Amino acid sequence: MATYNDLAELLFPEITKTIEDLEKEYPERSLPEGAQVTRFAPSPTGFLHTGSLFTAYIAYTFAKQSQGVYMFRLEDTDTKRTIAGSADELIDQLEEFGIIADEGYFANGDKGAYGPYQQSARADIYKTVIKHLILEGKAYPDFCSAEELQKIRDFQEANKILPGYYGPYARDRKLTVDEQIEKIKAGTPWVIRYKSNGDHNKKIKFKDSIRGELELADNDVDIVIMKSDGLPTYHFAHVVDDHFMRTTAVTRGEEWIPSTPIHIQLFRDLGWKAPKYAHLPVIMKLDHGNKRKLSKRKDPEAAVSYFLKAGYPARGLLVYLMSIANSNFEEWTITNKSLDVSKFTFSFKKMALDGALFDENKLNYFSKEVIAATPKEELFKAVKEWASKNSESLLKKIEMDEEYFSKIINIEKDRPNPRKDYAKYSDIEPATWFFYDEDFAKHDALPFDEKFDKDFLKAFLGEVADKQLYNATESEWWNSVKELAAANGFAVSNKDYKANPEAFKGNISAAAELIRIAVTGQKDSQNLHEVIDILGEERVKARLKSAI
RNA sequence: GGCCUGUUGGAGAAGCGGCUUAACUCACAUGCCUUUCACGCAUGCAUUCAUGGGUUCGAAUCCCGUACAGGUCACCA
Repeated sequence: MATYNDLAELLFPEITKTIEDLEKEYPERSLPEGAQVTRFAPSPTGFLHTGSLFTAYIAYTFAKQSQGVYMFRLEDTDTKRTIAGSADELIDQLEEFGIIADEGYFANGDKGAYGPYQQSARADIYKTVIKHLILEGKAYPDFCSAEELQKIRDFQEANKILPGYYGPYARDRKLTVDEQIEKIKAGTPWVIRYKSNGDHNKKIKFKDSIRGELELADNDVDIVIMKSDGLPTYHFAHVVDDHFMRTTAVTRGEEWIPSTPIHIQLFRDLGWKAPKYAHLPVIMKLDHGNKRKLSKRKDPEAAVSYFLKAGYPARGLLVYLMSIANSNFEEWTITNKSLDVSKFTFSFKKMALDGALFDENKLNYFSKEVIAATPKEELFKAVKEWASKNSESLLKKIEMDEEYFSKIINIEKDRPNPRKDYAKYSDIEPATWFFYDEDFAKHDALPFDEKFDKDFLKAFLGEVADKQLYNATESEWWNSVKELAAANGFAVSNKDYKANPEAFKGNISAAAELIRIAVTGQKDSQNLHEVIDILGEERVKARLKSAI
């Protein structure tokens, strides 16, 4: 009669290592007390999702604030869904947010002593553990075809029995080793299933860092741990990887809660210590009155690249995400007058349990704050960097005269309350086009108030062009404008104007508006003095004179 | 359908049995400031905490039912 040993050798003849070997190869980490080892473990199946960025950011923050280790692990076991190049894209985008792994998979090779960090390269590790389980009789080959599995499921559904491959429905669990060997030798395709010893009627308890004590039915399904392609399923890979990578805290989406009993069972049966779990809420969106997950297909904001392309500063998004993660963060930013997220102490306990609705308004708010608080030089660099990737027309303008451009985007920045015009870099061009003659010429001239006749406008604007002060301080310049306005029949003080509107052409605002229209082509603009100062005497004169 | 989780203003939320006439932030509205806009400042915006019942002198806060929402039941993660 054949033994488990015969089976194991037939299944995995190439595996010579044992679990003990692996334990030695990947020893416990020696880290300071309380240091957390976390990881972000995406599948390379497309671009970086906003929800993934959130998850990665939390894992990163948790590791960093505890002086721990943050890893990046590629879960590329689903070869059918893998999209070539997406892994590197994921890493690149994460890097833009400063989320750089201490250890993990990188485009130019792994970094760290607990690798490989790519599941497809860890097949031997998984097989070593599986061989061990086979030897112990805790796992077995299953020969059911997809059709046969479907039959079992149909039967269960028809009879209102809990669906799944478990207990009496785990057909191949009862095969003898001799039968198993015979089928393998006959070339029957197989997968490896884990022989669950769980009882569905019993509850299993575990502590979630965010949700507290959770109680779920124990798992009794003989889950597949190795697929027919020789690669592990998520459940098994998670347990093996996070054990041998010595992960201390697993942060993942809340969709994993129902399968956590499987993971805990696996850890327990393998004699390993399970990590702490933190099941993160998912970012949602309101769709016809219902909350739903951000969808890659329907929602542009589901892709991180959307924000990057629009020119949101990375920190703006990060600040927003942190405000969702820990709502006390917002108060912290106010009392600490800081938007430096890295100084804030994040806590799982302060996390909301249900998914927040993505709020573009709030993102814009934080992003404006971030941009307004960014030092001039740094802002200039960031905008140029963005333009070089995303906006040819803006880049052209920047390169024409860098100093000029820098002044434009930093208007009224040195004041106690700086302007907050831009939530994203793509807001810059529509707000500054008039600084560029080429664009200025393209725009139709905005009409002046009809109550002023042409001769008067010509005289007034001509006088302003020639006589207003250039290269002066704001008050000097404004005084000169006021004098000219007064000489042309405008009321300098609003009080005078209100007392006797008939006596004047208009109040000083009306005069300023005429100048503003002539110079900027719009009724609203940034501070006129600074605009004129930046445009320069020559250009201002030309515009005032051609306005008529 | 089974199981899990959740439900406080338009949004993020604080609150966890009396200090709450429900904090704070965003959005929105109005006003002030101002040469316009933006900034800033001020005020307003939930008589009510999904709903029905119970416990209690007292409930958003504790218990039960109902409704609604989300998640999950794969050789996908």
